[in-house]
Amino acid sequence: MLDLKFVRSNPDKVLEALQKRGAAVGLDRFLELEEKRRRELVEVEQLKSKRNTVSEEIGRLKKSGQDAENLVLEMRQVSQQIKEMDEELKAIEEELSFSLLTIPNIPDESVPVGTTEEDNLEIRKWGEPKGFNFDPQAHWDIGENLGIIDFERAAKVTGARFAFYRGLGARLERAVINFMLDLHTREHGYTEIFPPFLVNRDSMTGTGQLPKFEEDAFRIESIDYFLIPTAEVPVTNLYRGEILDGEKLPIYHVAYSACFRAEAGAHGRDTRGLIRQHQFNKVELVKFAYPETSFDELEKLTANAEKVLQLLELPYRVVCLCTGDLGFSSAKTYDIEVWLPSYGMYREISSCSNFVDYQARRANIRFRRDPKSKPEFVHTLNGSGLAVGRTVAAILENYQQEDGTVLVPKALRPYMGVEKIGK
RNA sequence: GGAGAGAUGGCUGAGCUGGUCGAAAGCGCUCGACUCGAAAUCGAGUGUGCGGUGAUGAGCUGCACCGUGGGUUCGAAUCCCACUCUCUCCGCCA
Repeated sequence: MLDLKFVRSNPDKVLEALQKRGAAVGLDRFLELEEKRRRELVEVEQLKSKRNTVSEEIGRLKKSGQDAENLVLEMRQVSQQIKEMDEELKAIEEELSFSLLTIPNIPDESVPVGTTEEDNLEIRKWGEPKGFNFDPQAHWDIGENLGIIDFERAAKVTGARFAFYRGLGARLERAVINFMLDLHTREHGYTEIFPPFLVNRDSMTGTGQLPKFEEDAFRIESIDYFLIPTAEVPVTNLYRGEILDGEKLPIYHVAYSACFRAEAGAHGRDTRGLIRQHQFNKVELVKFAYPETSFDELEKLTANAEKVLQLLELPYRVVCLCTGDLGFSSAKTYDIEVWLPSYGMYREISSCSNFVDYQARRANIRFRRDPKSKPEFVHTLNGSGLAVGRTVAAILENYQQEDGTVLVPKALRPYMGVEKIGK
């Protein structure tokens, strides 16, 4: 969330940011409430101050055996009044914090202004989509023909948007996960985390999935836990409510997790294949950084994710999301899009974002530069490194052969033990 | 699942027959003295949040915070209730 004091003293900047995002929200109600809160706070605190001094006086009088009945009666009234005002204040603060939690982050100045993904800015391209001298198949056909992915039985066992992997398909999924984890831990300096796949409401609020996007998540009704939509949630919340030692920054974590998304509002989109599943695997990169270097860290994080595609020799491009396409909590996001022959286009395979202090303020994650200095909010970043299902889809499609088999990318052969996936 | 114990500041740990307790003491940390330097020793300091004032600084000042949320009371770290978590024992299970 944004800083309350910042919103109060810079409503024009906040409104401008909201407008750039295409979020038609006003701030009038918010500012009015904010002022009312301070007014009432001053009043009730004066009463509390009075109660404190008089209560002390009562204590003294009673100790010396004097009568204090008048004061007790008076304070009984005051306490009643305080109670009423506290209740009113609580209601105001609840509404205030709810609206603060529903204001998105302010886009960084370097983010292109735009309304839809059409306005995203292509930053660079890597590799050349190779042509086929035969009709390339979509990955779901390849997977089903080779008997390594089974959507039909998954629909029977669970429902739509689930998959069984089988044999070399299952091994490929596992190989991709291990390859990514090894790369990021050994070459890029990330510490591996294996997180819980269920988190509580506070964690989902800390990273910004709640309160606004509850319908996108799977919730466990009996206990009010949520299936994580990304490892970003447990890993960023790892340090929720903590004050980190400044010397430990920046912290780099990489985590494999399954991810669960309700995909509400995505009916009819990507109904076939691995692109949009209710459950998918992902290797996630998470950073906790000094404010002054967080945008450099974003460049490095994006490069770390790109490295996976380079080693897998899959063509991709990097786009900078425009203000209208930017995620709710993000100040700046690069999407990495991999070439998918069946779509004849680049599809998102990673999203790398700098949230600056937005998540840190929600989750109250701070650091101290020196033992003496005041705590400051860290900057949090994350990015897929990469989405595993989409990577498998890209491998199947880009490495397919005319005879229906699929070559294994060189980087994965040590993990697969075979050079080719055939019948 | 049954029985019991506990949750206090960066840490350890007093307080818990309600009232000078934001909280003893020790450790740690910061600054200073001593030292060529260090250790030891000595001295001083050392929480966070939200308000007011002030320049969105320093300072001064008010309120809140002793797991979380309620309650009793003029007054609660201290009493009562609920919840969460931790530990011990028993049972059960991988």
